[in-house]
Amino acid sequence: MGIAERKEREKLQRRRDILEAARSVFSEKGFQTATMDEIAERVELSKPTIYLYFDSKEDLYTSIALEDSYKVMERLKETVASDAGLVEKWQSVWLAFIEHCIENPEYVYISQHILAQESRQRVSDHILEEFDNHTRELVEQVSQLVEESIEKGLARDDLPPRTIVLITWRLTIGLLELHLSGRETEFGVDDYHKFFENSFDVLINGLLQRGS
Amino acid sequence: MGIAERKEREKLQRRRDILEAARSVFSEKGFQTATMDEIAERVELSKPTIYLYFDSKEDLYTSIALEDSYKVMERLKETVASDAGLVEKWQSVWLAFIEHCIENPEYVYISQHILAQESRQRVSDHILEEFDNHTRELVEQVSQLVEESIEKGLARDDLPPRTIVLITWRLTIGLLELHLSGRETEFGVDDYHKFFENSFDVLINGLLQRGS
Amino acid sequence: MGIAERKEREKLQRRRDILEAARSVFSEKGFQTATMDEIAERVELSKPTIYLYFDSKEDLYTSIALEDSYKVMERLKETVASDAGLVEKWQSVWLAFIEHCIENPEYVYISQHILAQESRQRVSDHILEEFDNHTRELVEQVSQLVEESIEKGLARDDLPPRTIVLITWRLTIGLLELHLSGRETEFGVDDYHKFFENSFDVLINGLLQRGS
Amino acid sequence: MGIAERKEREKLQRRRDILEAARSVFSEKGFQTATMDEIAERVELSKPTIYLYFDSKEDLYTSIALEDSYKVMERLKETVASDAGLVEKWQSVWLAFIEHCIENPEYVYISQHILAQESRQRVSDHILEEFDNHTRELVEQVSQLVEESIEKGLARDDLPPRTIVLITWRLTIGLLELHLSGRETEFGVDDYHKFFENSFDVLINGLLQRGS
DNA sequence: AATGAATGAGTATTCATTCAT
DNA sequence: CATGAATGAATACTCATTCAT
Repeated sequence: MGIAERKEREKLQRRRDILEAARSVFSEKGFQTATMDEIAERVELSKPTIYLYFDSKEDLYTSIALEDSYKVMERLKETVASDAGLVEKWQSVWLAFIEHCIENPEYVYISQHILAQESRQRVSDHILEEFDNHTRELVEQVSQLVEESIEKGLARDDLPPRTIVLITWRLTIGLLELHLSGRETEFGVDDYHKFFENSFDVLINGLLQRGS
Repeated sequence: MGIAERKEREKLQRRRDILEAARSVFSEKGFQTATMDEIAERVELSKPTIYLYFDSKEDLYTSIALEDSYKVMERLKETVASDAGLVEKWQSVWLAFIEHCIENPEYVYISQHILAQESRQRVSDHILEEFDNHTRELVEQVSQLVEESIEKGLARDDLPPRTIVLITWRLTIGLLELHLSGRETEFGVDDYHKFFENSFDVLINGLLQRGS
Repeated sequence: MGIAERKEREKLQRRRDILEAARSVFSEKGFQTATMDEIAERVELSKPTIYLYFDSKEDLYTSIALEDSYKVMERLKETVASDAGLVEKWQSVWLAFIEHCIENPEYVYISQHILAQESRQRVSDHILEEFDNHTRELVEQVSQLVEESIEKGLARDDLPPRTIVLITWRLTIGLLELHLSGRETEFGVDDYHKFFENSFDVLINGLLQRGS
Repeated sequence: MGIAERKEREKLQRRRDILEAARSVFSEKGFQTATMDEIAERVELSKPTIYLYFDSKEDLYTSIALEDSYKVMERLKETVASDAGLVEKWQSVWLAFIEHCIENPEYVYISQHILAQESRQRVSDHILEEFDNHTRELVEQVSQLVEESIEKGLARDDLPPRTIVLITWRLTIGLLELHLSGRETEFGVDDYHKFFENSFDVLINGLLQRGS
């Protein structure tokens, strides 16, 4: 049993190693330009071995975002479980997401790639399903926070909670894409911390219950 | 004279035809999957002829967005020149942009592609420059509207005008990406008109001068 | 008539212009790498115009060597007609040929190209024939010099005169190829004048009638 | 062990097979006209497999001459090591070289191609270097023979040994180009054996120490 | 005579993926 | 489980050459 377990652990580790290498290569070159050869070289495994763990380049690519997705969920749950005030929670969630995305830009790129269905077709059904489900679950989680805020009279009650989440999500992604492109300064943004802060302020301001 | 003019017109038309065909192919297949062969077949011209008008696949791709960009600018200027109220102008600009993007989804995809510098490297300098300049010009145009709004005491004066424009721009793109993916319903959006409307409401609400 | 003549002159001049441009392009790039586009650009004529004067790229290429061939023949006849001594004539002919080839390296390259029949197949029959005839005529001319030398008891009479010419010709080309490659120094040749001189000396020494 | 060795042998054999096929195709069509497709078809391997063994068409082409080069060196060393007289060795070397070139005409064509740097630019550095080094080594080998001849008072001592080698080399190549073109008869050469023999005679005659 | 515009035909190279071992 | 070796399929781009004017 001990043996079987070790084998299992080694297998999982190997899988993680591959994902790690893939992440770095995709990150440097983008999906199309990256090659399985280079990924294999970086994990120091042969190409066929990679195919033992992932069915296709697309699956590998998507699995990276899936892994991130789980990490994001973890951070999210921690934050929600904390006993901070609602607005503080909101901000924490927002900041945690932004932070994660800046540290793992591939998550943004890959999610967008999948959203835009550019690669959807070639991804294995089970992976795609897992990714979609998980993304929806993330939205649900945040929705609960929103509902609570509405109940407490903090957030506007004239909007569906999910709409609020989606607006937040899409704004954040939009801002991140600009930031990650490294071309903000061309548009007059010198201090991106301030820029994100201002953006959050506008959002919250727009979502707050008038008169509260 | 008449002849030279006609030739000139025909040449421009041919260029437009190619762009049109390219637009439809890229739209169906995405940049990588689309082939010059298919584009050529669709315009009913030979491949080399396409290369007479565009230096590379990347240039052709980018030129599509550039063309859109000019159209967007036109609509923008018309709206700004009208004598509607400021908030109405804001809404018109926003709607015009959304409408254009929904009718020409490639504009969104290509702009994002270029923003993410995934293809930047291979696009001819002059085209890239033209595109970048024009994008910045669009931002400037809208900035003026914002500045006017601030002067009149409508919009918050605690934010740089450009920040306001960028937030608006990135939110809109973020929303459009979701909409164009055709997967809104999975996230609980039934009526996307209403969804966009709500989003605009939140945005404006967040940008309005408190107490006004 | 004056008009017709002028036209005729202009036509010939244009032909020469094209050959000149072609010579410089082929010289820089080699046959395959050179393009009709670049040649056209360099003569400042359109591509179809070039085809008005030459039937194909190969014809144009070959015509350059043909032009050289005539020039070589001229120099040869001048030398032979002079009243210098036989050995001096020999040396003059050899030097004139070498000089011409160094000044017009394409002549060497193209002749070799044609000899190796790498391009023969695609050259127009009449041009090929003209080139071949002329080359043979050159050999004949020099043969006469050799025959005279044999009669006078200067050169060995145990060899066919044509063999002597061919040996001379092939040695010279062989040496020129090395020189034109610019890689002599790698083989220890510092002073190519001396090198050519020595070569001539060996050749003459080998051809002289023993005991004379 | 046995297995690894067999694999290694098979790999080398495959490499040789490819070279063999390439040799025959290049020989029939010339460098430019030959296609990788045809070479692949002739070895009955897929095109990518060829690229597993050679980095480019140019490398493949050059490698053919390199292979010949080694064979030539072998024959050369055998001859030099024999205990024949000096003049006999000279003649053996000369004949062996000629024989090899007539049996493997590509060697002449490719060497000349490389010498003329027409393709140099695109050949991998390591292959080019190997080829150049080996060519120089060949020249050195023969130089030793010449030096010995000079010391023994056989050959002229008023010429640098390398000059003698170069003259011999270039004359031989020049003659071979004529012979391989198959157009000697047009220039009056009926018996090419006799022609080569005469050429050698002239050369030796020109190189011998006068009075010896 | 001259040309702007158009094209047919061609080709090296790449890469995800799969066997046989 | 791991891999060395092999490949099918694909694709942007070039260029000599030719019409219609």
